[in-house]
Amino acid sequence: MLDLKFIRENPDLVREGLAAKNNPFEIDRLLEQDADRRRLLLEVEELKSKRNKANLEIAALKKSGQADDAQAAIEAMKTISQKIKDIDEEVGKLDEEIDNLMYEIPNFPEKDVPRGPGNSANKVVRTWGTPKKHLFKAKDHLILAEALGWLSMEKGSKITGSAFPVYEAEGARLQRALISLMLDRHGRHGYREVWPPALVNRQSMTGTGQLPKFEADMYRLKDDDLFLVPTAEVPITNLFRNDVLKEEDLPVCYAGYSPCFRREAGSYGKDTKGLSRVHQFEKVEMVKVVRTEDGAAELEKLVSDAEAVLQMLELPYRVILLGSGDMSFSAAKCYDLEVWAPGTERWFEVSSCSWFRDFQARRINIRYRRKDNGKLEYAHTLNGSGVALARTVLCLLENGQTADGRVEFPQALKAYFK
RNA sequence: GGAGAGGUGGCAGAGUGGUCGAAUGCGACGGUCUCGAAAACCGUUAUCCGCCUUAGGCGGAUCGAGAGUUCGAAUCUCUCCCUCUCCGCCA
Repeated sequence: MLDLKFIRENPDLVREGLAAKNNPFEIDRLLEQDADRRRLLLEVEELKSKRNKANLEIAALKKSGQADDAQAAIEAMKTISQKIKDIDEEVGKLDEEIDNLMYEIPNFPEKDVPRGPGNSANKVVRTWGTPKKHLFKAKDHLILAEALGWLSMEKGSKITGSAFPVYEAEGARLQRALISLMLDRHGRHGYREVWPPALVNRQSMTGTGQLPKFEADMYRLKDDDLFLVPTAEVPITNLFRNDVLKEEDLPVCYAGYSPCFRREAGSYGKDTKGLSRVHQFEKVEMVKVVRTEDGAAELEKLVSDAEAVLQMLELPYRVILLGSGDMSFSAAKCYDLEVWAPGTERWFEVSSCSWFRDFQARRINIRYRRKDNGKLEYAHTLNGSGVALARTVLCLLENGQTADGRVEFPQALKAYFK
C-alpha cells in the first residue's frame, strides 16, 4: 500500500499516477476521512490525557486513605470514559474504512514508465537472438509433444481437470532439468536457494497483494483457509514479513522453485491450447529485498538474471517495458520477457520482473535499520520469474523441433539430462 | 487427533487491578580509566500515531491478536493464533 502521509502531501502526483494506471482511484474521499480521523484523534487523545492524569490522582487518594475523595473522582471520570469509548469507536470505524481503501489503491508508476491505456504504451527495449523460422512446416508444441509421448492434456483432464498437463518420459525429465538448471544458475549469482511451502495462509496472500482483490483467481482450501500459491513470490516475500533487516545485509536475494496454481477464472477459451495457459505450472522465482536507493538498479539486474536463463536455453527473446496501463496492481515498474514460438507463431511471456518500491514492504512490514543514523525504513522489494516452466517448455519444443519430429535441446540443458 | 504447559523489550526473566513502557541480569552503544585492550565504574538502549515546531517539545497507543469487565488492565473474563512437552498416527 501507499503511504497515507505521502498521499496527503502529494495528492496530484498520486492522482496522475493512478489515472495513468487506468485506475482513476478517487482519493478525495480518503483524504476527507483522513482529516476527520485526525480531528477526532486530537479530541480523544486530550480526553485520554485527562483520564491518565486522573488515574494517578485516584491511585494517590486511595493510597492515602481518602476514600471519599477517590470515589468522587471516580464518579467524575465515568462520563469522560464513556466519551472516550464513543470517540474511539468512531475512530475505529474510520480506521477500518481508511484501511480498506488503502488496500485497494494500486501502486503508481515510476516517472520513466511510458504512459498509455492497456498495452498501448508497451515498449520493446531490446531483443536477443533472431526469432526462429524453421525451413519445414513447424508443428505446435502440443501436437509435437503428444506424438513423442511427453505431454498429455487429456490424461490431466481425466485425473484432475482441464488445463492440468501431465508430463511423461523426456517431458517429465525436462521439467526436473529446467528447475535444476535455473536454481543452479541463480545460486551461482548470489541468490540463496529456498524451497517454500506451496500452501500459504490468508495473511501471506494479503501481504503480497493477491488478496483481497483477486481471491477468485486463487485455489483455496476451505477447511483450513489456506491457498495454493499462484507464484513462489508469495511464500518467499512473506518470509520477511514483520522483519527488521540490517542495512549491511541488503540486498537479500532469494531464488526458489514452487508449483504455481491459477484458476484463470474467466479466461476459458483464451489461448488455452496446450501449455500456453494452464492451471498448474512450475516456476523458479527470484525475490529481492533492497535499500530504497537501490531499487531502480536492482530491477535492471533482476531482468538480466532472468535473461541469462533464456540465453542459456538459446531461446530468442525480447524485453518489454510495460506501459502504465499494463502493469499489475502492485508494480511501479515492470519488464516482461517474451520468447518467440515458431510453431504457434507468437511471442510468449515467460517472465515478468517487477519493482514495487515500498508498496509491498509497507503492506507486509519489511523494514531495515540504517547504519548511519539507526533509523528504520521500509525496504524496496522486487521479484521476477526466472523463469516460468510451462511456456518455456513450449518454446523449447517449438524452437528445438526437427523436420523428422524430434527435439534438439540446447547444450546447457543437455548436461542435466545425463 | 487426545492431555497438559506457556506466549512480557535484542535475549534471559520478574511482575496477578492503580505513579508499569514495564524490576533485574546479559548483550549492544557512548564515556571515564589505559600506550592500547580487558576489568571496573557512569550513562544510553523499542516502535507506531497525532499536535505544535527550525532544533525540539507535548500528547496518545503498544506486554501473541481481537473483544469484554473497570474510573483505571501486562495483571480479571471470552474468542482466536502460535510455541513447547507427553500420548496416538504417519512419509
